[in-house]
Order: sequence, then structure tokens, then C-alpha cells
Amino acid sequence: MTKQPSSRLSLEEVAHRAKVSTATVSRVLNNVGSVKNSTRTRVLRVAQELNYQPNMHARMLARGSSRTLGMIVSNIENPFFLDIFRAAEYDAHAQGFEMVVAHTGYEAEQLLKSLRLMIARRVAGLAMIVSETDRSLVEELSGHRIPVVLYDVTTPVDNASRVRVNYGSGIRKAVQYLYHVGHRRMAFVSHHATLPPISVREKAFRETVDDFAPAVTWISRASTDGLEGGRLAARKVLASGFDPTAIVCVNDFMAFGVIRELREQGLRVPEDVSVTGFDNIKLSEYCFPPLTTLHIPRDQIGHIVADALLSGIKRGEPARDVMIEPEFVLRDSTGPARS
Amino acid sequence: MTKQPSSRLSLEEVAHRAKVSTATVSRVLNNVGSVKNSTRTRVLRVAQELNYQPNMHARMLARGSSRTLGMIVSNIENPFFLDIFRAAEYDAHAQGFEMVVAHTGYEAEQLLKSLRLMIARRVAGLAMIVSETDRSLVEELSGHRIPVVLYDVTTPVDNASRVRVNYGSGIRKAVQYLYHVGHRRMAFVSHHATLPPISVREKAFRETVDDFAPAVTWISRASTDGLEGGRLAARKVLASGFDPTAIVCVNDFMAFGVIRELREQGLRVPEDVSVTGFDNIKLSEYCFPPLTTLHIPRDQIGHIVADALLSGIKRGEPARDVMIEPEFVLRDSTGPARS
DNA sequence: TACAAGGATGTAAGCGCTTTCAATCATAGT
DNA sequence: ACTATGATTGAAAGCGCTTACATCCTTGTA
Repeated sequence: MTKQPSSRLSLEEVAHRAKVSTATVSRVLNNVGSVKNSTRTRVLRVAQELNYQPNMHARMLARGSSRTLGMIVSNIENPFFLDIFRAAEYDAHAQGFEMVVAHTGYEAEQLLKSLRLMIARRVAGLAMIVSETDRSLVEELSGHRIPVVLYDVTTPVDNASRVRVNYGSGIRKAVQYLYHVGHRRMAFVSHHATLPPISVREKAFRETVDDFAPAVTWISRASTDGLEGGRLAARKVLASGFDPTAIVCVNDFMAFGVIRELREQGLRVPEDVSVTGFDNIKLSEYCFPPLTTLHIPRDQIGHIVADALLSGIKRGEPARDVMIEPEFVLRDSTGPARS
Repeated sequence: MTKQPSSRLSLEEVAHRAKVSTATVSRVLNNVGSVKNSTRTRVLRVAQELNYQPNMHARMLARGSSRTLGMIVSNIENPFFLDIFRAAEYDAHAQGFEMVVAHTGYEAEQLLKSLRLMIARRVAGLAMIVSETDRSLVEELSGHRIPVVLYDVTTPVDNASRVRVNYGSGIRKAVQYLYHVGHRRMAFVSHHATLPPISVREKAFRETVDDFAPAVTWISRASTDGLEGGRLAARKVLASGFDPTAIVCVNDFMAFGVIRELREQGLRVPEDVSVTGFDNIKLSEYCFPPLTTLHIPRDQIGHIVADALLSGIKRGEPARDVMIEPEFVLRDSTGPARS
């Protein structure tokens, strides 16, 4: 029968029952220093019997290192972020680190709170997979000498690694394809136009379409991300009279919302209107019609993020700068323009 | 210009610069005890200038309380869990608590690890929104006198609150509807049949169909949850020759996978086969065709979870037992049986 | 004017762990 | 048998914070 652990079970208690000092228990539990085999097993047995779990806060305080990686994401509902998180978490665990997440819901104020929380937790490294970063936040970070990786940030930041996606090139691939199958009136659907990664895509869209002289554009921005946002933005486009034959969306979720709204208004996809997404989340393959989109290798990003952080922490390696190339995935939500 | 914070910025440093003792700084920062107004502002100014953030681990150690709620979920990709999490987090924040999540991917071993991690973190309360709980884990918890809430656990556990969903009643609503619109051959699609909440639904399905004499059932279990699982399970059903006119799925994601596979094999939904889900995740309204499903009030669950935990922590209130009633949502993925 | 009652601060003892440093013990070499 | 060497262990000093408890000022009051 395992012993009932008390609510205030400390290493000292274990030491006492095993008739050794706390130092020895610590050595056993951390597998450092040298401990006689018989002592080791005795300590382990007692710890087991007591169902003892070390207090991570005390441990962190004593060690002066939290062995924890922090990650702040904009929208935790977006599986896109989750995939990055999970890949990073996998690597972190493999190296004995924990991960903690915070999400901001695209609110700058919440970002600041999350950032402070991460600092309060004394994370050993921090990944910011958020769109709303601005310079002042980076200041908040400077001085705490922890490795940082920023996702989707255009201007480089001192001592911070960057992972970026080449949105321009991605959007260009989609627009080129659409143009080649006859589309001349294309709309672009996005949200939060002030966020840099969003505006980068908008800009890329505009520029690319401009390269194809006879084509024209229309830009519709919703006040919110996701399905609702897509629907709203689509409604605006359709109400505008622009009558697009193709709608390019800033991400897959918005594309789903757009498709939903088109269908609501009696338009078929892709016969009447072609729709493209961005991200290639898992669902985009499963929804109807399967979505033409741009694949971003989220696992790869997660691994890069973890590696940048961990190598910075453990070996003090310098910051990196990585550019990810999206890949065009042709499915059934796009087709030739209606004549 | 704000001062460059050093990497080892402690409360003591703040105290030193503000020419007061650490006790006073602590009082100011925690807003307790009495401090002269001029002192307070001075301390706050210094803290601000230094960009000081208290070390949460030290704080926790000194306070003996982490002010943190833990939540363990099976599958973090499932927006279902996320919604519960966010609702709970909202309440937690409102009461000055942080939240940390861990996910298990339905692995019992991972559950144990997560559980230990939560204990190591000395969370003040723990919610387990997992399907794979078993008695031994509860033992692991007993003795640590922290409020616990278990989701979807059939047998009551001492001192633990429970929140359950009345799956039987939910499945019954779906089956009744299907029967009434003429379905006689219904299949049930699930995964991990050994998990209690899954088997509960299976059982409810079988029993309900049995109540309608002329109807027959077929059960198909995939080895994995989610879209892939749904596809696999559908493939099995279709290959079996059972030729169902309706497929009842254990959750919405599997339903999406099922629909995808049906379409792949040239079957129309709902004309050839009706499909129902369970959970009513947001996407179920947006996918095509919009999914008939059973709504579970996730926000409500999240609030109940947080409230059970927080009231247990703060006021020592006893454990509760809540049953949630799912609500049938009729959309377009179901219709009369083909004749 | 002297004294009680608070208000404002500082002192110092932990919280539960890790980690140096020194002390002790066992073993091998001579 | 005696010392050198390395393996084992324990004592104790923090890690950065909170929190009695003690101390020293202010006031208001008799």
C-alpha cells in the first residue's frame, strides 16, 4: 500500500525517512554527483512510497533556471499555431524543457500581460508567434538576456531570431495560377489590416495583380479573424458590386467563412467563384470543396523555433534568420473563371 | 529613458534603489499592509524604471500557493477542449489566477506525466478534461489536498467534482430523429472504444436503436480520433456491406472525416447517407453541408469548472456533481432516408 | 505635556530546493 | 599497517520573495 502523501511533502521529509541528508536526496533525484547504490535505491523507494513530487518552484529558485520555454500566440484557436506549438513542445520535452503558452487574441494589451507573465515565470527562452508585436515590446524584453524568436516580424530585432514566411511569394503563386485559368477580377479578404503580416500579404496581392495588367482587385477587411470574419468580408465584397470571379483569402479559416457565405448567397465554388486560402490547415483538405491553399510547413517552423531557443539557451548560439517558402496546393475550391 | 533591466533583477535591488527594505517593496507590490503614499510612489517609480517583474517562483515558494489552475486535456487540437479552457481561463484571470494546460494525446502514460507536472507546479486546483482517466491516477492525486474536477467520469471519486455530459440522452435524440425520418440501418462511428465516455455513447446508441425494433446497427471504430479517424471508420463501414442510410458519429471531427470519405466514394450527404456529429464545434456550422449535431455548452462547462475549482480553493466549498444536457441541432447533413 | 493607538518601516525567519565545501569512509598501493 | 585517493555524505549558504514581529514615528487625547 502506498503511503498517503501529506499535503506538505518536502524533500526534507523524504530525507528524514530515508535517513539521509537533503543533499543526498537531491543528488539522487537529479542523478548528479555520486551516491552509493544502496542509498540511491532506498531514497527512491521512500520517494515512491510517499508519492513525492519535487516542488518545481523551489527547484527553479535554487537552480536559477526554469527549464521552461514560453510561447505566446495570437489566436490559440487557430490550429496553425497549435501545430507550431506541438512541434516545438516535442523538441523541448526531448531536451528536458517544459513549455507554457499564452494567447493574446490579437490584443496588444493582452500581449503585454502575457509577456510580463513569461518574464515573471523566468522562462529560459521565448517564442512570440504573434502578429501584433511592436518595438516597445521588444524593449520590454531587452535586458532580460533570454533567447527570443519572433515569428513574422519584418524588421530585424537585435539578438532575436526570426522566422518568416515569404507571403509575397505565396500570394504570387496563387494569383498567378488564378490569372492563368482566366480570372481577371480578384478580391482579397483579410482582417486587422494594421498587423504587419496581414498588410504584407495585402501588398503582395496588390502588386502581383498589378503585374497582370488586365486584372483588377478589390480588398475587403473584416474586423475579426476566423470563420465569422470570412463571412463578413465575403458579404462586403458581394455587396460592393465588384463581382469577383476569385477570392484570395489571408488564411484558411477566413476562406471557409467566405465559402460559407458564397453558398448562402447561392453561388457555387468553384464554378461561380474560386476561393483560395493560406496555411493549409488540416481541415482544408477535409472541408467541401477541398481548399486550394498555400502550405506552410508548421512542423518545420516549430522545430526551428525550438532549436533556435534551445541552442541559444544551452550553447549561447547567436540568433538566426529563417525564411520559409510556402507551397501552392491545388485542390477543388478553384477552377477556371466563369465566362 | 527607462533603465536597462539587469538579467538578475531582484526585489532587493528595487528596495536598495528606493532606499527602503524589501518588506516595504513587497507591501507596495502586493498592495497589502500600510505604506506611506510618498514611499509607495517612489517604490513604484523605481520598479517601473527598472522594468522589474517579480519572480513568480520565489513568490510562490514564499506564499506557499501558486495561484495557478491546471488543466489537462486529451486532445488540444480539438476546439471543443479549447473552448472549455478559454472560458475557464477567463474566470481564473478574473480572480487573479493563472492557468496552465497540458495535453495527453489520449496516452495514459502522458497523462501520468502531465499529472505529475501539475503537482510539481503545485497548482491550486486541477481540471482533468480527459477521457483516459483511471482510478490509479486519482490515487496519485489523493493526499495532495487540492480541488479537482473530473470531466466525463462515470464513477464518482471522493472529494472530486464531476462534470458530465448526458451522452445517452444526446445520442437518443439523434437516433430518434433519424428513425422518425425513416432510417432503419444506422452505423455508429467512434474511436478508442475502451475509453469510458466513448463506450458510454456506443452503449447509448445500441440501446436506443434496440428500442426501435426494425432498425439495425453497425459499429465502426477507428484507431484514432479526428478527421483521419472518421475517414477510416467510414471506409470500414462502407466496405462491410452494411450499407447504412445514416451514420452517427461520436464527435464532429469524425463526422467531417466520414463526410469526406462518403463524398470520395460518390455518395451524397444527406441524399444517400445522413450524418450526425456530436459537440457542435464552431466549424460544424460552416462546413458543407452544415452538420446536424448535438450541442454541448462548452462555455458553461468552462465556467462550471473554474467555479468549482476556485470556490474550492478560496472557500473550501465541497465538490459538486453537474450533469450537462446536450441539445439537438438540426442542420443539413441529415434528411429522410433514401427509399 | 505625557501617553496610548495606530501608522510606517525594518529585521529576520522561513518557503523547498540545489550546490559548494568540508568531512568521513572505503579501498588500493607500498 | 599506513597513507593516498576517490567515492559518499552532510552542513550550510543561498535563490527571491512574503510575513510575523519588533521598532520607531506620528498623531489625538486626557
